[in-house]
Amino acid sequence: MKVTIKHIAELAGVSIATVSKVINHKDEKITHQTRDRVLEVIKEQGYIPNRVASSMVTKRTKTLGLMIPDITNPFFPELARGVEDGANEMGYTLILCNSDNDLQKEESYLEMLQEKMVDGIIFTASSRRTTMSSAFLKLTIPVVSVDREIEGLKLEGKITVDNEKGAFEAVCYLLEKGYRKIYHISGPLLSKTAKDRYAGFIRAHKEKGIMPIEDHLLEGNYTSTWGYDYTKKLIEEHVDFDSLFCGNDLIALGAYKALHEKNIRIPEDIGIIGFDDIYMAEIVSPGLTTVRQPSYSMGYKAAEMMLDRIKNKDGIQKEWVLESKLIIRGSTK
Amino acid sequence: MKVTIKHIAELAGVSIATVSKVINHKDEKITHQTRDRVLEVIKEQGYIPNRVASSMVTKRTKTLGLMIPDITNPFFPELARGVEDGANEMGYTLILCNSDNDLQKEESYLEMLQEKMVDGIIFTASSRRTTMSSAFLKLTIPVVSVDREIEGLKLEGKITVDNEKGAFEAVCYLLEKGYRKIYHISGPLLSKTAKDRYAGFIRAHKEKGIMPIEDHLLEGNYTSTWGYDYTKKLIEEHVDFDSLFCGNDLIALGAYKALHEKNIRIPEDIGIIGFDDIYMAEIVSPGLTTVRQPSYSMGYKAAEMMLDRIKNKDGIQKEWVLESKLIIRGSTK
DNA sequence: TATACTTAGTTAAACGTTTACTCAGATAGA
DNA sequence: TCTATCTGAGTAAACGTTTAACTAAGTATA
Repeated sequence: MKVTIKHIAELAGVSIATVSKVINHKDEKITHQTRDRVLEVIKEQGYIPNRVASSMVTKRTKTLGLMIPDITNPFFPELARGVEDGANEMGYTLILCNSDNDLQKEESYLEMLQEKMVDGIIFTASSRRTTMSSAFLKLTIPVVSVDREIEGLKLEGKITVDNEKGAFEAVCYLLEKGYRKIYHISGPLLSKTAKDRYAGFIRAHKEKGIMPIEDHLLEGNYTSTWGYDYTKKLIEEHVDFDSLFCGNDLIALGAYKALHEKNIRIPEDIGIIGFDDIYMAEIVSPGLTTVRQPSYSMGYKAAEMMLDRIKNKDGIQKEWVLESKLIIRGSTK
Repeated sequence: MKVTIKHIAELAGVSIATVSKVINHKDEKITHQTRDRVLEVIKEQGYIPNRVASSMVTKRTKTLGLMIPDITNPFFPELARGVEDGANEMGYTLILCNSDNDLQKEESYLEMLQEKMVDGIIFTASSRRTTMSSAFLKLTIPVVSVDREIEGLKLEGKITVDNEKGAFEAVCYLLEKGYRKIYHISGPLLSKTAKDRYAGFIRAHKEKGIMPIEDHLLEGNYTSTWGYDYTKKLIEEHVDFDSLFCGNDLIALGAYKALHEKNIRIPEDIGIIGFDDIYMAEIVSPGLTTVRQPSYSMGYKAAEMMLDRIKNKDGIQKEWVLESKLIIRGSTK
C-alpha cells in the first residue's frame, strides 16, 4: 500500500490538514513539536507526496511543455537545456515535444499538453506554420515563443535574436576581408528568421556600396545535405564565387564537405560563414567563422519569463531581443 | 469557466458516467444516438478532458520519465528522439531530465518523477554511479535501463549494445589494414561501457597474435577537448603511434583537430576510428570510420519495452543486446 | 402470465490533496 | 470576573474523473 498523507496524519496523531501545512511550509501556526513529529513520521515512512492529487486542487502541475521541431537538430539541445535548467531551478519539470515541423503533430501535442494541464508552453513554432489554427486560438495556457515568431497568436512573451543584424555583421566582415562574390545559402524563406538574415545580407552589400545580386540567393533548408549538394553544384557548374554565407552551421558544414572533396581550400579559395555556433563549429578544421546565437540563454530566459508570468510578478519585460555575436575562426581570411 | 465532463453531461442530457464512457471508447453499451449527441456537445463546447483528474483515479499518468546525463551531448538527442517517438506512438508523453552525471541531481529528479507519478522511467545512469542509494531501492516505478548498466537495481528491462564486440571489430579492422601502434583514448573506466570497449581492444590484439601494450590505454572522458588535448600531447611528445581507437566520436573529432593543426594527414599518417556514429562523423573530412550504435533504436526499443511492461503483456524479452556496426569511411586506410 | 435475461443507462464512492472556515482553550485587557 | 483576542489545530468541501454496483424498461423463455 502506498503511504498517503492520511497515514502520516494517523501515525503522527494529527489531522491531514496539519500534515499538509507542514509539507507545504505553511506552518507558521504549527508548533515545533507538532511539526517535528510530522516530519519524523514522513521520513520514517518514506512518504512521497502525490503531485497529481495536489495539482487537482491547486490547478498547478509545475510542468512546462517544450515544443521544438526536432531535438536531433544540433541547434535545439542547447536551447532545450537552457529551458530545462531554468525550469528546474524553480522546481518545474519539462515535457519534450518534437513537432518535426509537422503542423498536425504540433496540434496533437498541443492538445496533449492542455489535457495534461501544463502551466505553460515554450514554443519554437514550425517553420512551416504561416496561419493559426483553431487549436491555437482556443489555447488558454500561456505561451512564450523562442527563436521564431508566431504571428496571430497571443503570447505571454517572445524571445528572439536580431537575425538581421547578425547577418549584416557577418556579411560586412566578409566584404571587409575583400570577398566580393558572396553566395547566400539560405533556409526556407517562409520563416521570418530566414527573411531577416537575407535582409541583413542585402543591407551589408548596400552599406558597403556594393550592388547585391539576386542570383546569389539560394533557398533551401537547414540541413548539411542541402549545403553539401548546393555547394557541389556551384563548383561543378563553375559558378564564380569566393565565399558562402550560410543560413546555419549545418549548411556550412555540408559546404565544407563538398569543398574538401574537390580539394578547394578554406579560407584561401573560398571563405565561409555560418550561423548558430553549434559546438561542432569549433571542432572542425578550420574552425568555422559563424554568428553565435545564445541558444542556451534563449531557452533559459524563456523559462524564466514563463515562470515570472506564472507567479504573476507581472510587468516584467515581455519581449527580449538577444544579441548575436560574430565569432571569427579560420574559415574566413 | 473551464468546461468539464459535468457540463457536457448536462447539455447532452445524460449522466457524467455516460460521457466518460464515450470519451474512453467504452461505449459498447451506448446507443448511437446518445453517443453522437454527446460527441456533438463535446465538439461544440471545445471540451478537453482533464488528464490529471483521470490520473487521480486510474493511477496512470501516461507519462514516462527520461533520465540522461546531458541532452547536449550529441549521443543523446537521437536516443531521446527514439524514446519520444516510441512513447508518443502509444499516446505517452515524456519528461526530460538531464542529470549531468551528478548523483544528487539524479536523485532529486527521481523523487520528482515519483511525485508526478510517471508510469515508468527510461534510465541512462550516470557514469559516476557505482552504488545504489536508498532513493533507488525504494523505487516502485518500473525502470528500463538504456546504454549503461545499473548494477544492484531491479530493472524491468535492459537495452545495451555489445560494446566489446564493436570495439573488437574496429580494432581488428585497424590491424588488418596494417596499423600496428594503436592507442586507445578511452572514456572513464569506471563504467562498464568503457571497460567492455577496452576488453574488445585487447581481445582483437590477442586474436591477431599481437601483444597489446598497456601504455597504449589513455583514460579520460568522453569529450572532444579530451581527444584534442591527448592527441596533441602524443604528437608533441613524439610518441610513436600510427592510429587511434577513440572511446567515442567526440574524442575522435578532437583528435582530428589536433592532427589538422599539426598538418598530420588522416588516414595516411594516422588512422582513426571512433565510436557511436554521431551525425558529424559523416560530415567531417575525411569521413570518420566508426562503430555505429543504433541509438535511435535503443531509445525506441526502450520505450516499447516499457510500454509492453506497463500494459502487462508480460513475458516479453527483458534484455536486448543490440548489434553495433563498423562504418568504414575515410579516416582509415 | 410469471420469470429470467438484456439493454442502456444512472448513482455514488473513490482517488489524495488543499484550504476556507470553525472551534476550543489560553491569554490579555478592563 | 467577564469579554475579546489570539493560538494551534481540526472539519469538511472541493477539484474532475472512473467504475463497480445498481436499476428500470424491454424482450425472450417456459
